[in-house]
Amino acid sequence: MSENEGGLVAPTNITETIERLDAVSDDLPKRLKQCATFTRRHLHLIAVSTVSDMAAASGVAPSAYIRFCQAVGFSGYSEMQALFRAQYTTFRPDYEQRLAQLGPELVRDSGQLQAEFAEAGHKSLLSIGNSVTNEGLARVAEGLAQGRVLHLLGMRRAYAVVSNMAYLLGKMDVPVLLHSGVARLDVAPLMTAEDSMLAVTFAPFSEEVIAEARAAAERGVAVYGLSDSEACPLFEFAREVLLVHEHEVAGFRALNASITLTTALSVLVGARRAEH
Amino acid sequence: MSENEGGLVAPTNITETIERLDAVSDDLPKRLKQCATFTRRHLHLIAVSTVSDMAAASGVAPSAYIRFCQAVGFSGYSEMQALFRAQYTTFRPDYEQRLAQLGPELVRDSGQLQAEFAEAGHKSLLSIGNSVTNEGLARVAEGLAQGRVLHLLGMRRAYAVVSNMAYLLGKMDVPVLLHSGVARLDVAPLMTAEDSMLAVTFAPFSEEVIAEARAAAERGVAVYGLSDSEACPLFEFAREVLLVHEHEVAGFRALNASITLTTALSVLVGARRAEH
DNA sequence: GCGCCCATGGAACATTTATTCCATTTTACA
DNA sequence: TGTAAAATGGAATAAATGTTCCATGGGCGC
Repeated sequence: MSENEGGLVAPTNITETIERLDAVSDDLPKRLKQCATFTRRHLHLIAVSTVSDMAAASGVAPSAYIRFCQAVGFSGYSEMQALFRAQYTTFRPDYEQRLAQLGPELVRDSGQLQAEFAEAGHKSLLSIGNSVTNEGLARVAEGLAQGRVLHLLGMRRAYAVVSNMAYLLGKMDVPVLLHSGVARLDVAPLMTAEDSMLAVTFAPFSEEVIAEARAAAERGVAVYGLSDSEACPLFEFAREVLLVHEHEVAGFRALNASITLTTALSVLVGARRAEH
Repeated sequence: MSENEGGLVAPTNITETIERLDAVSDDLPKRLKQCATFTRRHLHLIAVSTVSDMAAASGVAPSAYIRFCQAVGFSGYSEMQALFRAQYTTFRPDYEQRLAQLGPELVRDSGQLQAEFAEAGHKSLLSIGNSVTNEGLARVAEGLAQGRVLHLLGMRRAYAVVSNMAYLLGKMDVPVLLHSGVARLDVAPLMTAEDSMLAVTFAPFSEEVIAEARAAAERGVAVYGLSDSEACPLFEFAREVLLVHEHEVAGFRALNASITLTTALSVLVGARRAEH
């Protein structure tokens, strides 16, 4: 255990492992260098793979991979894997502890807060399937893709959602106009009956977004909506409104469902534009 | 293999697993419910833990944990673990191959695409727990909260992330400055050594963001980072860089992990500012 | 309060995974 | 081109991990 390969001592953390990898890989025989190259680029696989997996992926025999681990300073594969698994498990927040402090102490324990938001995220993602139908999503994508220019409208919490869409659609060469409202421009003249619009607003609904979307609808723009409540005024005039539900943590909501749904929507619109 | 516990069939992906978990956990005996509760909140541990680990963490005997796996529909622990390990290894299929399968049929079926993004979202959320440590997150929150003004920097794909943070922090009365780059202003004069900054950039890294963050660091601003790659230049000068991994669908990534982590981070910063 | 059924934990068993050993091949150098 | 040393792959062995079985105990209905 203490002696392997010239008294080399085992790395004690990931950083050291990477450094060691870089240090030794140059003067390693062919097969072991293959291991080093692959491993360096796929460090994250170690924690979840068997030696055979890593060996096969590196294109060498399992025994060779173990020799590689030893050349790096470990006693074998198990020791190296333990190091990579430790980072996942050492900060395992105790379970009873979590339940005890459901309250405002939540914000003291950063790991726990993070875990709560991840949990809320999972729930939000699950809820998309319950509130958005296949056909509804397809109709919205089709309708938005028909427009000459696609107008994106959203403020406050919804702004991140539409700006993300603007980025994605722009990358796919879809003509988009992100209504930022920055300079309070009157954008009405920019919209024609050939255009389409996606308006995003969450409760409590933004007056400006509703007003601008309504004005657009009155000009003949094909207006679609995204919201988190059936009470949303967009239902009054939009051709279709998609609903999502974001679960909250301590009164705050992340945007998992909205971002995920609109990312999928963007890809669908981009694909349809490409076809036409 | 085909028959276990009332003809239950094994979940085939993470989404299904979560749903099944929620569905069955109510009418599970005491010990198995412990497993369900713990597992539901620590899904990311499955890939890197043994049955004994999970059993111990849940407070039950290994055999009980296996019965739990079977109650959920798997043949045993191994099958369940394989599902969670697959998420790390399925995207091994080479790069070129992935580009080829830009799935024309994927984009036709809107429901399918939506489901794919939801599944990728679940995986991304799980990976936060694996790449961000409790302490790292706490240090970044503390560092950012110390600043007189909090500067937020991010473009392209990262812009939605920082604009969401700007909204959340603003709501909590934290003085933030969102560097939009809109007017190509020279923002350097606005930054002092009492300030803090969060720079967000994903591969391939934005030159402007790196340059501006570096300039800020040189002026003495406490610069922290968020990225998706260990090769990120922010590591060269930032005090600490958080890493997330967003799983992709047909070459596109939603922002689940980034949005969730930064939402938690915003709440932490807000809470710390309120204390001071 | 009695007996039955189900849940539980530990021990035995089976399987998978890691490691070592050795025969064979390759490489380096004279 | 011959020889020694190093590297390699596969087979044998050791260790660990997963799964099943069964005796025990506790809860619930009768």
